Amino acid sequence: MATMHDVARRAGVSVSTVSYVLTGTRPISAATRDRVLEAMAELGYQPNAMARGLASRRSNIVGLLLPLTGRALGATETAFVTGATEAARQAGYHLMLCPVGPGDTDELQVLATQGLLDGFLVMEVGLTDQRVDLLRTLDSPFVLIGRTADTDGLACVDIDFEQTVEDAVAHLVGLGHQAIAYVNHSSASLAGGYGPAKRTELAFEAALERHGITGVMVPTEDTASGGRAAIRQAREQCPELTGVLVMNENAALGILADLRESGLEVPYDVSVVSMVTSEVVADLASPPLTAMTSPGTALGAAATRVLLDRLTGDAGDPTYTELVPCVLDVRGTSGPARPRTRPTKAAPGRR
Amino acid sequence: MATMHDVARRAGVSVSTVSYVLTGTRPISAATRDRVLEAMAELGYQPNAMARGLASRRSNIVGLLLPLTGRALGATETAFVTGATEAARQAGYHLMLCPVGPGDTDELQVLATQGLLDGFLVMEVGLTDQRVDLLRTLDSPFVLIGRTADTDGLACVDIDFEQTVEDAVAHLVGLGHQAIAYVNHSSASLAGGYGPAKRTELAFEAALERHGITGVMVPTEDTASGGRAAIRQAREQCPELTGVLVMNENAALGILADLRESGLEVPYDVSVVSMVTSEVVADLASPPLTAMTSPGTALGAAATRVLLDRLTGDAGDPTYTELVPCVLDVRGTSGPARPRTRPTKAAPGRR
DNA sequence: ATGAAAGCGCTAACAT
DNA sequence: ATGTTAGCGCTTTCAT
Repeated sequence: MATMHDVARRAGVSVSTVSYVLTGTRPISAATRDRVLEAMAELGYQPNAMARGLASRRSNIVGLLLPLTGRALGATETAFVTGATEAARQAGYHLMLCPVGPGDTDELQVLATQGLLDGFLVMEVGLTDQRVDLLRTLDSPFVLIGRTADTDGLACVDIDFEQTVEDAVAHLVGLGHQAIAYVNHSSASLAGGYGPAKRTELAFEAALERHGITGVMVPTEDTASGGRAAIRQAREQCPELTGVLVMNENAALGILADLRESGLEVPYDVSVVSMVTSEVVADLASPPLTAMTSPGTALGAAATRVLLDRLTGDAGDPTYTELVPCVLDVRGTSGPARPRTRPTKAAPGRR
Repeated sequence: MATMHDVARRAGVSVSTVSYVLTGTRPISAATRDRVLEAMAELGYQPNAMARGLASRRSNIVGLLLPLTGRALGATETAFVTGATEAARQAGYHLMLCPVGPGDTDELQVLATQGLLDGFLVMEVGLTDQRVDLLRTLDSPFVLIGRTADTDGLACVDIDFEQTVEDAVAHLVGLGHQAIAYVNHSSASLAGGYGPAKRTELAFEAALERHGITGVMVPTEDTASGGRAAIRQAREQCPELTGVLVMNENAALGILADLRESGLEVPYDVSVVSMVTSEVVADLASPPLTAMTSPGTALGAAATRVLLDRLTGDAGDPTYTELVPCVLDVRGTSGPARPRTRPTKAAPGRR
């Protein structure tokens, strides 16, 4: 590999001149620049990343922190990752995948102090997350994808759950639905204060009130069978329900299957809207799921932009939150509410 | 940040001694080693990755090459990535995500010559893949996840498609099925010589012959609606079929839906086995898919191990191929073949 | 507008 | 078993 020295010699200039045409940090006459560029081309010169990093103390690499052990990544998370990676690349950065969950402080300590990474993107953020505290005290630049309980002084990019729930409920109400179930994350998540679970719960209650309709919230596991259990429970608690909102796409498929097996037709008898859903999964269902499509790629890209902005100095507001709502994609599982026999008494619907 | 110098001074030794206790490249007396270690601990010393990389010409980072633009990663590919990442970390390596598809030679050229990466994992390998040629001429260490047409002198880790198809067919035959459809990738893939499509096609024919049964192969798009179209076509071409093998999980769900809507019950009327399928998607279906679970994580890990072995010098066979079959997970979509009225004439099954 | 030179923090000969 | 020292290839003052 040709080095900067080789280029300098060939162009008849000093190494520093070569360096400066590369970084653009100081004015160079057009003539010499051309000579240098030409020499580079002829030699097939490519700056050495390590040397550059050592001298400049910047690697142009950001780390993406996410728990990886065991658990498979969902489509939404995957979209995050690809979005972030693409955005980084377009800005001339690289992205390193770092299997570091909320509790893995030792791993993170090493990562953050070995000087390999310019900053961090933090995924799967818990309400209290040791990674956040650590990065803060080490003062490494970072931005959260998600939110902790207290976001003071933090840069966050997250899904706008409030808006998403409101939009979903509005969609159902607009179709005439007056009794809606919300199938949330598990009660364990809820008890653990998991942000999305908590936020959507509150938002759901607010939406019910705002629209003057009734509803129930049922927590459940994020699996197809969890969805089945949940919808049964919901229909028991609220027999007149005609609309259901589901937090999890896996659960959504379970719900669809269970309704079908109960002799209920979707969307004629019951409408189902799935939240934070990826397009692939939505299309897997029959009929395809009406869903609040999660802006995974956009979020990843946004987070990356925010991080890179901080790295480039123009720090801006330290407490900065960017919220992106999921967007409603009406597909086959939502439709007009069936006329109800009576506001008070439930429709048949065998179980 | 404390440097090696600080540690050396504090421990009363030379820098090289500190370096050697770190790398273990030469014997150090227990006494001095302890003093050095202690000094490190007291200072919270962490070696600087860039400096180390520059001096040693090894970054301990491997690049994972995969096309990323637009297309969402499937569950299987995602498992690859996480498997590779985990395996790398356990070996003290990092993994960089590099959005580099089969044609992106310019990007790769830069990546491979800037000296940031010790080696490459290449995903989504085409039958002819420019990345392979380039890496070869640059002689960067690399291993393929997948296979090119000519694997001579290459290290590959791939799914054992032949074995997988054979296992799947054997499962169906064991259940009494005598007429089987294989829903493959699209005809475009097939025409383009896409490895998995080609290999499974051949393997399917071989399996039919070996077991002395009949069958049809139908190419289709990797979507739910593609699956629907495919199963209709298959039943038309081969009305007596009772078993179907599907290459793609999305198509599998479409097939299930279409069969259901055609009044056919799975697995009583028709058994469905999905190949190269992830557990999440399998469980999304109702009933859950009997599937040949793709060994995504294992493959990623295996590929990483092979690459790291080459990096560590003990090169071994340059032409090395490791094939891992998918493993059969019997769930709810396969069962005994229904007794046939006649070997020649088809069963009713309205459409 | 350009050059000279001092590091960046480490590894790995080459010494002893 | 340990110390000395010359780089690794670049950035960035400090000169001119």
